[in-house]
Amino acid sequence: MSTPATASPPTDARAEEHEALRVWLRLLTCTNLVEAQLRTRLRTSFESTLPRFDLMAQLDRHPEGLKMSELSRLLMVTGGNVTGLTDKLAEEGLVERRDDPRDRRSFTVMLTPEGKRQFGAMAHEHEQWVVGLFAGLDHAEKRQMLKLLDRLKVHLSTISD
Amino acid sequence: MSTPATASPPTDARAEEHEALRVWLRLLTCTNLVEAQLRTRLRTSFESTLPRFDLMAQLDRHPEGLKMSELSRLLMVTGGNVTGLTDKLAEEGLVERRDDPRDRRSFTVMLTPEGKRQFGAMAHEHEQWVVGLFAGLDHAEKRQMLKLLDRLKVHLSTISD
DNA sequence: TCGAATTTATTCATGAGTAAAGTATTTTCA
DNA sequence: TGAAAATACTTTACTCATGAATAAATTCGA
Repeated sequence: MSTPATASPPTDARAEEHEALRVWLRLLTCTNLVEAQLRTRLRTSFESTLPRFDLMAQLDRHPEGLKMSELSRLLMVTGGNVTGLTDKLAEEGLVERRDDPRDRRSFTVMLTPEGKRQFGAMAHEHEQWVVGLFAGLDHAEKRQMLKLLDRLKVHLSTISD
Repeated sequence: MSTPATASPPTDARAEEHEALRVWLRLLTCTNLVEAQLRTRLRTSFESTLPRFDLMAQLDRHPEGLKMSELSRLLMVTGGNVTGLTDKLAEEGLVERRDDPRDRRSFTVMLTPEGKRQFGAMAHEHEQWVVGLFAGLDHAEKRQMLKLLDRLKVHLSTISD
């Protein structure tokens, strides 16, 4: 009610704060809803999970294979995590650890033929799911959203160092 | 380059798919970056975590207390998860389980005075952090983002049932 | 070339999430 | 009334993530 006598901010700082918070909560809600859908569908359709899908996606994109450290960096998760995921995928015969002749500390991980086949099927479905989940936005809106998210991402990158 | 001779879709379906996927990946990246920042700051500044903060935020918003099932619904996590979080917060004297005289199966969970005090301090800082993290968008852009996310959320709700 | 520092991957402890099964208490209704 | 269904929460077993500690191989500098 009482406008402070101090001249400084042109906009109501409290309202601004509230707005940032509202955007953040919506962002979080939408992400969680989409993720939940993808997780559920991946599980019911393929008996798989998002982390496994993401790991296989990276291997699919790099047919020459990747080192554990590279997977860790690309997936933005810790090495221990990659070890566990890779162990299970290897048990199931979907990926393969192949010795690196140049460096006995490391090896390259790659999809097996069966892994390739299975990932191909999942990726195709996955893309259709995402299209459906974002069908609430038309072409222009998706472009707008992309632009705004890009700006946000750039700003966030300046913060994270 | 080559426009298909088929008359039907006004836009290239393959490009559309790619666009939905791009929006989704940006959305995910931004959410993860913001979450990582908030997690880190909550831990270093308050020795706490996001799930704990979220649970306490719901209790702060509902001073009359909430049932476990209500917390589960509001936080969009399973009951077992809420049990674990509540157990720890109760051990630390930040929340309290109070018997419901009307239904001995359930009880209401509420913040203790110490919990209120501690949450108040965290919430204040948290809001400043969010404002800073979203400072890459100006007022109009935040409003635009909010509008787009609302549309998306509505669409997603029709899917989840 | 030897030893120190770095890199690569694994293991372990911990925290947070899920699904499914279990327990206890109410509610419903034939 | 009392057996079946529904509800509220916990427990258990599992997945996935982190960070710290470890082990092994490589690299680099003196």
